[in-house]
Amino acid sequence: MYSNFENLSEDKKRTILEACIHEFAEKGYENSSTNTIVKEAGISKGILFHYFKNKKGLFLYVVDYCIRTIVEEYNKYPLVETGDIFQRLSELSVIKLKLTHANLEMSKMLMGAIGNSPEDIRSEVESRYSELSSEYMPAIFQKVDYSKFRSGVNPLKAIEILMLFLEALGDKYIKNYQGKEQDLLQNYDKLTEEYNEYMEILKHGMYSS
Amino acid sequence: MYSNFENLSEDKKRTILEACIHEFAEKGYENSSTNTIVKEAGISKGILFHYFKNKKGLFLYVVDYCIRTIVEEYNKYPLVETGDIFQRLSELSVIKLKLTHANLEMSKMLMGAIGNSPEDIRSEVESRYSELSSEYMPAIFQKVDYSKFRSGVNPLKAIEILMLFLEALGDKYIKNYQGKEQDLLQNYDKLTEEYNEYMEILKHGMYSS
Amino acid sequence: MYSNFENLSEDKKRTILEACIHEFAEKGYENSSTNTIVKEAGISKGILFHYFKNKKGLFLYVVDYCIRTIVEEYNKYPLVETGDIFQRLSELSVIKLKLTHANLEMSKMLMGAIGNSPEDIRSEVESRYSELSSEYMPAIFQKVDYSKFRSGVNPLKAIEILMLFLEALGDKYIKNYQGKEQDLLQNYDKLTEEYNEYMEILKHGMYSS
Amino acid sequence: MYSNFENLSEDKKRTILEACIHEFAEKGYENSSTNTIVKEAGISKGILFHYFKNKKGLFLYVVDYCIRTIVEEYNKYPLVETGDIFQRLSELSVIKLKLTHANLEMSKMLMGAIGNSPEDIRSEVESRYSELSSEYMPAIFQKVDYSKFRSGVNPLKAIEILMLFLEALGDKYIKNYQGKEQDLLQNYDKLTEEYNEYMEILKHGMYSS
DNA sequence: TATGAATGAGCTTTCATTCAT
DNA sequence: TATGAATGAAAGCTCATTCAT
Repeated sequence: MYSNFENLSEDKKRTILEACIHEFAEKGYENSSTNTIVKEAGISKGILFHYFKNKKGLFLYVVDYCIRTIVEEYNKYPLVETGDIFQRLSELSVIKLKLTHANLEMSKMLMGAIGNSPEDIRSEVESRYSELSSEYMPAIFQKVDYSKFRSGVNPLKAIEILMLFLEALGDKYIKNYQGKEQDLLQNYDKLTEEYNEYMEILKHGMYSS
Repeated sequence: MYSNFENLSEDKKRTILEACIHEFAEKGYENSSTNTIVKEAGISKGILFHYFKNKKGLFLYVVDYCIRTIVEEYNKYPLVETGDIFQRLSELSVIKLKLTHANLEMSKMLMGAIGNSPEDIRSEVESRYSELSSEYMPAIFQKVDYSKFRSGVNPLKAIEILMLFLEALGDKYIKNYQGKEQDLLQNYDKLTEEYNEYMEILKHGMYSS
Repeated sequence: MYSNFENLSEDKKRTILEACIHEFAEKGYENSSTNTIVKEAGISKGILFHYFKNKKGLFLYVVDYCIRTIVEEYNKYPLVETGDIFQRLSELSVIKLKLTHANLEMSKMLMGAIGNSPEDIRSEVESRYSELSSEYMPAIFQKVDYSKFRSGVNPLKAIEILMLFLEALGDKYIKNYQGKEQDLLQNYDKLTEEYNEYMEILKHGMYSS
Repeated sequence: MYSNFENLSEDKKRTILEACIHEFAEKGYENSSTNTIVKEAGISKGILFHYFKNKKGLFLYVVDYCIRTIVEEYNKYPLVETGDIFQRLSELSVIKLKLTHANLEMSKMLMGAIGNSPEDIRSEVESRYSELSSEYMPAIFQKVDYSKFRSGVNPLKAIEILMLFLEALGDKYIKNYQGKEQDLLQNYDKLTEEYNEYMEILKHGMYSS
């Protein structure tokens, strides 16, 4: 496929990928300029198209690379085995937040790739997303102990509240710490504490006491 | 500032604004073409730049217009006077959903304006958002009856959970009903019911019984 | 259609058309450069595409223009009314030769347009050719006096020989005088004489004496 | 000159030449891509330029090769010894037609090489044409029996008519049968008959009866 | 006030040719 | 001898913006 590119030295590959991620993250697919990329990567116009055939091919390759990289990092954090879905999802949220900040441009690029691209690109990106993420995604929902929920609470509704809230909370933190990533990386303990506080409130309403 | 434009007849203003909103909503800032806009609006290129100086000025003016219009419509829905913040926020969410669907292109444009524009545009849009929305935003949080919360629950944390969840839920509905707006408009009762179900679960964990 | 272009001053139109004809005649459709054309015509890149939408549109416009121009000149030479098809075709050949040399680049361009263009261009050119030429083409074959042919000669075969020969002869003269057009223009009498000599030979074989 | 190439095995040479002829015949000089050629020939870009120095050198080599090949095949058809120039030229025309169809891509390439190339290429091709063809051309005009021509007919003029007509007729058949080469190959008898019919008409006008 | 012709930098992509290996 | 990665000029076309009218 893209063996021309993949046979390059790690150094060169990294330089090029970083230039691409930077540009695509900053400007989105359409407004990114292959001119800018080759200038930043210090390569010639011709060779970029020799590696990737065209802009679309380049973009999708970089998307794949980012997904793969981030999923690999996910898998380095094994989730605690517990029936408590609150704890598992809360942990996962913190991990996601951590990874997002450790790979800020990749995350930005991936978000833009879905929210911000012409139709034919978006659909390809989405299929790649589901393919890879379904392959790698850890089994969050296995062995949930539904007996913990108090009667009168639909566990599915409860879990949906939980997930939507956690996602929204994560987005809020990402926005708040934009440009101040160092602050966030130094405050994970405080962060985990905050998450726990929210979890306690929600658990109280959903679990039987 | 833009008095040249504002002195036009309402009809002409509307025609031009609609052309802009349509194009910007569809294509985002960068990929929108002033050419397309003038063609759709039936005016000349020269006069567009006479009114708005440049593309950026035009875009920000249209953003302002959309924010103002939607906020005005918000204010047509007086919230029930009650100490129950759950009810107030839930109502507000449903209204927001309704308005989003009643002003679909404006909403789409505003989302794109934030998620989809070059850096210098985005920051200007964000400052306008907070400026205008703080000016118009109704006083949701006045007269909250904090005594309803059970001891051990920080009301501010609780309200934050509530707001984040409601925003996320709203976004989810918007995505789900994309292209099927009619379905949503015919199901507001079912929608309200669903919101209430979620509210019951959350209230149970936060209020004292 | 191309009213933007057509409303220009005659001077400017001529300058642009000449630049196009020169480039297209010299290099054919594919290898002609719009860059070269605008440089030679002294106009900007943008305005060329404003006039003609794209390279194909430009090319077909110029083809039309050349066909129209040459056909108009044809019509200035009324053919002698006679039943002698030999005389009529011979005259027409000399006229054609004259026009070809008076409009050398146009002729070259038109030949290239048919023999030398990508498929989709060629077919459009061909349909234009037949459209226009059928509209303007003088009625060569009306009132041919078939009784002049001697028995044993199929008049249709005879006319075919005549036409193929005349066309080939014309092509030969065009090639021979390439670059020495002045010489040819000064020798039309000698030329007509030569044609007559050939005609005498052919007539002798085909007409009854 | 091109001894590097010529020392290759016959197999390899053929593979490379066929790839070139195919590409050049299909697309003409300028639009042919050396990339496509090396891919089809299964060789590297470097070696192609090592063999032929540059695209022009390659093209002219292939032109030479095609001319040489076709001329060699010509020489396999010994012309009937006769004083009748009509019969000799007519036979030659049919042979030419046959060879054109038996070596379709070579013929197509050679036509394009003359009608379809940038100026500096065309002139080189033309000089090669005359060089080689004069070297190989069989002695058509030896031993013409000029006494057969009736008085009043300049034999040179007559022969010129004949040759131009035959060439034009051949071209017409080639065009007519483009894409339907099989049809033509199965109809050589009918073809020869048609040629004879034309010859009879012309002879009648030129020979003394 | 209003027009739209005109500009030229910018876009993605292809190409013949070179050269380190 | 043979490879194919690398180059950068050139292609057709679009764009926001200006300015003479």
